[in-house]
Amino acid sequence: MHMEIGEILDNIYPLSDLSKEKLISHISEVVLPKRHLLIKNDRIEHKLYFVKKGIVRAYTTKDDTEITFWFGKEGDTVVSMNSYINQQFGYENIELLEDCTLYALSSSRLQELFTQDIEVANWGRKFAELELIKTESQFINRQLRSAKERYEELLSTKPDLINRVQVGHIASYLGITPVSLSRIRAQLK
Amino acid sequence: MHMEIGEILDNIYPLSDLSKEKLISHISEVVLPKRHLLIKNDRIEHKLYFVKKGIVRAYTTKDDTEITFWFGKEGDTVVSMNSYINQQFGYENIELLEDCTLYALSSSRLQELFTQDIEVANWGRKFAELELIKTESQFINRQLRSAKERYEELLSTKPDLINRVQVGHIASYLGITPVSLSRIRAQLK
DNA sequence: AAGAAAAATTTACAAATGATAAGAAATCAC
DNA sequence: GTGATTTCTTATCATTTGTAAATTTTTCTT
Repeated sequence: MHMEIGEILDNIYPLSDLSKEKLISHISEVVLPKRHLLIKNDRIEHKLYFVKKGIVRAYTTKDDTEITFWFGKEGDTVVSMNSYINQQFGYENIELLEDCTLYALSSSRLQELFTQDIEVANWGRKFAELELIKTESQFINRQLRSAKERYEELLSTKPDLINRVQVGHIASYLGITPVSLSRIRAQLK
Repeated sequence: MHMEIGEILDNIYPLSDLSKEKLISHISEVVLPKRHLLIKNDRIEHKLYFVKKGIVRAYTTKDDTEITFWFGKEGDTVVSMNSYINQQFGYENIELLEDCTLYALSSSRLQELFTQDIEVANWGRKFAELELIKTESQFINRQLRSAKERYEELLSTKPDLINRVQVGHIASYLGITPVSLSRIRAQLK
């Protein structure tokens, strides 16, 4: 299972053929292996990526522990938000959890298009809006539910994620330790 | 202390006089009292607001407790994100914590301008991007730090907030109970 | 200014989660 | 396929945070 770039772009905000072509002409395909560190938090990232095939995670480090706060799979957009938005170092590292095929787009090319093409500008708006809604509901969900409830919800809404990603990453995504998640999983048996 | 609408708009994304005028021509000023419920989660909100003067909070309810997840003060934009982005019921209630003066803008007028004026489209993009960065770092901060650290950080970065808002709201914003926050405050004396 | 109402604090106890360590299971590398 | 490495689970104990109730403090109303 994989996703074509045209479909990925349209799912964010439907574009005319012309504007879509403008975007796609600046996009190239890259294949990278599992464990590759695509984005590092100590440098400015000059590209955006779209996942054609595979799954990735974004994490920050606190002391020696890694905290995963986002997963991206087929159809998702992979960006270092602080690089993309503020042209500053990001807080996130992004690691490939499977061999991946990605579409890559130069951030500065995209910025140019924002000022030239109103459809692309609205595509960029919609992209940020959709990410915002997702982040905000994830944040509220965190506040509203216990770790156990959050895990059960993840089980029912994203069962594929649980299968493709190792438990430790799921745990930190849920905001708990792997030990704690093991307890929860044992309870549910 | 209060903020003029032109400055608020420019702080998000600098606009030409022409585009700024297009926006401002659709904006009107409203004065509303403390405790007024500006936005309710059981209806679609058709306006955006900008805070000229005052402070507000967004909250959701879990069983009988209210969970505050956002504060907005002078210069901030007040929107029901799910209404604004998806034209659906929001998850948030927004309550005025002081007598407020707000600038109101029709959401549908803004949507029209997005398709007509590329500057406004980019203004809308930047607005969503800035909110996204804020929400994302708030989310990561939650995962990274203990309640005590989060309170200390709030004390040093937003001391005015602590003074203007009652402790119970601060507690739920930090993701803890008022009792827990009292303990932390007692420790810091 | 006085009384009422709401909010904040304190205390005692319960529940959830974290830390550490040891063993079992799964995965990786050759 | 086998041994080595990593990940997951289980158990124990410590810490943090929650819940409930009583008390103090602050704010609101008249």
